[in-house]
Amino acid sequence: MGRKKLEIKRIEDKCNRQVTFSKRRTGLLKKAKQLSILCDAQIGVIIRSNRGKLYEFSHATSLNEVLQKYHDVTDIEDRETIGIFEPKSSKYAGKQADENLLPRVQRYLAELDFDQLHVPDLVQLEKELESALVQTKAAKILVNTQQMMKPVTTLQEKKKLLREENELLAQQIAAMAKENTAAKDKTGEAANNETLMLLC
Amino acid sequence: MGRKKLEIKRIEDKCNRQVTFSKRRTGLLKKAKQLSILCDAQIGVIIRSNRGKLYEFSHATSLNEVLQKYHDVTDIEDRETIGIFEPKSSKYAGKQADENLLPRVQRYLAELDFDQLHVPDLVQLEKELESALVQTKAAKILVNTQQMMKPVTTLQEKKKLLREENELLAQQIAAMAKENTAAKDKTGEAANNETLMLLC
DNA sequence: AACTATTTATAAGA
DNA sequence: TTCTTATAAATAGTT
Repeated sequence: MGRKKLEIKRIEDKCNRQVTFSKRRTGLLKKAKQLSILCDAQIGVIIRSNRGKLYEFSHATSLNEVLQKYHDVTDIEDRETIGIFEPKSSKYAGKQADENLLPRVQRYLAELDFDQLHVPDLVQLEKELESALVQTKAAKILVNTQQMMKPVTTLQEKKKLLREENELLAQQIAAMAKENTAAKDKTGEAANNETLMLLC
Repeated sequence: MGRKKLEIKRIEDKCNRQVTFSKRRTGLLKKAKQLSILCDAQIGVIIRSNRGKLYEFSHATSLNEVLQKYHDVTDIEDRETIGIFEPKSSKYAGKQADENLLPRVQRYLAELDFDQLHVPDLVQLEKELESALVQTKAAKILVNTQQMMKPVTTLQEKKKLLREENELLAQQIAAMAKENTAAKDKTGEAANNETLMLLC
């Protein structure tokens, strides 16, 4: 679909890859939207760049409307009760996950076949997955609650909000994985095992 | 992209809609795959036809398997979140999970020598964790939306819903605080401070 | 960010 | 459904 036929394999040139990512991401989300409208289908798309940025599409365009209604019928008292969980995201605005480890290692992994991982790896993976899911759930509750409590006036605002929350969540997970790595390297123990169980 | 320009609005003719759905669904999944390969991006796509049939793409081919195992050891609520991945013919379908997997995993972890886990393992782990997050979020988008779309009938119901979410969240935070303490004791580090702050 | 030559996706027809 | 084909759309390389 361009000047030349492009082979479907990882684009090695970083700059070119970034440009292509931007173009095709836009295209994919557009296609998703069209399909959901044309065919009345429910579609969720989530894209994560190799640098951790998140983009998503959901067919639920009227979600905002629903949330607004939700807000309107909820009384002040409840709003205040739940308000205590509201995060002050400005505090963490500057924080970034480690930019060295992940990209460096991801390349290494490109060669690895997931099927060749052994049981201990899978078990560990599963453990982490559990933890991640719990975190996701917690964050999800936060996001949902926040959205329900706040009058979200425009679609733009809502999108921005979602994006911010997504980034927070991504950072959280990255930090967690990193921390686990560090803990294991240093102590030779699974520092968080017990607590992970508690969480799940 | 065809004999005529097609307006992007719901196709009323049922037959035509079905054909278009089939074609565009294929196209969308193909695009998703290409993007994930070309740009080394993590992508999750979930499509649900208006008749409930599911189609999906994930850059992580074996993620389904992991999620299905996870399904076996997880509570109802989580199952509902992830449940859309459950194929009826799964090799895990018949498994009576809880009695098997979780205890086995726990035992395994207790015996694991974490000093022998090397960087590739941990990195793979980290990558899959991110995959899981992406896919889970995609699923979440679908599930949440569906739940949001249900008319919430009474004010009482709404309050109840919010309170339940609140309690869940409080539990999560309490658990995380506990985890934080435990991690500190073992490693001599403030392991989770960042994460905890993010949640609170 | 635009441009445009090509490739790719696909709407309609068979 | 599946294939064919004319046409619309996406996009690779360029500026």
